[in-house]
Amino acid sequence: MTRQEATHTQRIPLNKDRVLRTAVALADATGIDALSMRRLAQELDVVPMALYKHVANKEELLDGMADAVVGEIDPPASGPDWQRVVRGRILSARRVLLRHPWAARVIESRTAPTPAVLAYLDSMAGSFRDGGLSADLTHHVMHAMGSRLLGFSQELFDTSDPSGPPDPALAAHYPHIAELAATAAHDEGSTVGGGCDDQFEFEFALDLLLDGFEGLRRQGWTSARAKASHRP
Amino acid sequence: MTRQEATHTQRIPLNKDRVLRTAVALADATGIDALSMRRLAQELDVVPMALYKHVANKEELLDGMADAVVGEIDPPASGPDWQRVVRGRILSARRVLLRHPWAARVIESRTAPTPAVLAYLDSMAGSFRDGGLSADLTHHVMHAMGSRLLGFSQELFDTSDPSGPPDPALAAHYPHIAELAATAAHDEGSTVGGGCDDQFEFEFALDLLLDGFEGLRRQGWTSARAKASHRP
DNA sequence: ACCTGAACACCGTTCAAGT
DNA sequence: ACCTGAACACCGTTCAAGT
Repeated sequence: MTRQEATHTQRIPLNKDRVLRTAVALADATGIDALSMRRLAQELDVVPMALYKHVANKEELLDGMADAVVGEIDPPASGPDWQRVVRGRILSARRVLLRHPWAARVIESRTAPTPAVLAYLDSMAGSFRDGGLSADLTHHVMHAMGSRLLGFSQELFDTSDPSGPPDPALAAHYPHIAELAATAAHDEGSTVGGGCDDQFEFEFALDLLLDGFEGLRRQGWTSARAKASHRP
Repeated sequence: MTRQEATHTQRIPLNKDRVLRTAVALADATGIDALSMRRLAQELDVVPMALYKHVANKEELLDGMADAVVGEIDPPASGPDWQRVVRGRILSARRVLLRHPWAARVIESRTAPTPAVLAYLDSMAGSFRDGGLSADLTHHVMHAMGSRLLGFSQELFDTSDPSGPPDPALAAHYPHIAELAATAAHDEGSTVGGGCDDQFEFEFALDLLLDGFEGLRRQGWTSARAKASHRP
């Protein structure tokens, strides 16, 4: 009996939710580049054109996948400490996006923010406002959380698998990177095979920014004042 | 006379550099999605297979394009104030990536960092080291500059063209975003048509992080100490 | 030895013919 | 009215036939 026949016997009616869930699972398993309408249809034991009853086109499929993933992020906890609330939410988002490595790129490729992304950002802004940050400061803070300062933001140096010994030619050409790699190698605190402790690095950046935000809040920061005294 | 004939009369021999420069120009003009090997060959008045003499495949073409763009970033200035040096370099990188809106996505999609990206990161790390940051602190700082805290990093709310009045339904569903949008609209400091002052937002995040780094440097920060006293 | 047309194995999507 | 096979206009890349 072929696989096709086997699945046919237990055929579930197609709906948008099942299309999206299967697409997410397929992208998790095979990567986003291998996700095609035809391949997805095959996975659902359906003729390719059947998908177009539930999504207008592939862009709408990707919109739906982005929303499905963002919907997995925990809602914000409540509590008096806004830094703690925001911190927990951000770390939840990080866990979700580590589960779906293709998702960040898909979300960033949407031309307009999707509803779940808007909801996520909205409640994030709400957490800052509840913490006593002014609307103005919250605005800047939200931008700061979304910016990529180097211009691109590949989570740098994918040293998770430093296959083989460090390349001596690389060390000669890029001495500072070699030095940083050396500090990472010494520092085998919590990771298994050497390389960087990505979780630590993430929290380092997060806490630095959150502390910076809190400092500004305490000063009663307003953008007019900051702009006036801005560096030339 | 067809365009093809016209170009044929002044045919320049194909080489890798010309392939890459044309590919960058084509991506600038038509977007990265419209860049295909076939379309690029047509632009160069060449049969598609001719490209494969100069790049092994499309991935290598994208590698070369990424490197060409990163190579446009100004070298670091020298000077006693490391914050000023780093700030200037980052703003140069920002200008470059604004000129090539497709480039950030292409750089992030490379599976291994390309030589120009490594050189850029290496000299950036060098600027921190020259400024007196320890190798260990420099390591964390480099990660912080490359991290995307929200999980994704679409430069948020593309409010550059808020076509039409704010959507009242949106305001009802996403009250905090609506509030932020309102503060942006009032604050027409330097942008023309309303919306966010993206340059200000970028520098806000940059300066906040740089000030945070400097604070840690002054404290003689070491990761061992920070890890020991880390929040639970 | 070099170059290149045709071909292959894919895409996303349209459309007309089938039920 | 709904469903779907064939077709269209693309891809990146292989390969064999041409010079």
